[in-house]
Amino acid sequence: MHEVFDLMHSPTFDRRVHRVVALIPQGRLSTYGQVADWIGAYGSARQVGWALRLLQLPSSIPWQRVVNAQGRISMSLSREGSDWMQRELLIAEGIPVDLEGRLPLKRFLWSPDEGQIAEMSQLLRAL
DNA sequence: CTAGTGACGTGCC
DNA sequence: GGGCACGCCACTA
Repeated sequence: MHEVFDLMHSPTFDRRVHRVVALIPQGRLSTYGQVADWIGAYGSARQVGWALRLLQLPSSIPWQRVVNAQGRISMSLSREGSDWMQRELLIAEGIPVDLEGRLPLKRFLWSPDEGQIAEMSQLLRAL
């Protein structure tokens, strides 16, 4: 649909990302692509990563619960340590992460139920 | 305008 | 599973 294009260029894109990420339960995980889907921006996984990068750390938003679809924390020097911080935060939540950033995604992957889907659209409409 | 660069995802080998 | 090519899209030089 063409509306997706509008959302990707929306100045509220970042806030939308932050709002829905805030709904991911403690001890559970989601992926960049999944978050993009939630805000109606299918195909914009990269921009979700960009939006999370804008957060000032530490943040009350559980950014650490978003990992890539390969079941790994995206490790990169450009993150200047936030990748390792993410690893520590997830381990603290009870999710095992090895030194390569690999984690059991399928076991902890979270998907919103009907009510939470509704909550998301409600919350996005307010933007 | 073009080219390079990512906190990405999927498909193929 | 690992590695790679491609498609993706905003941002920056």
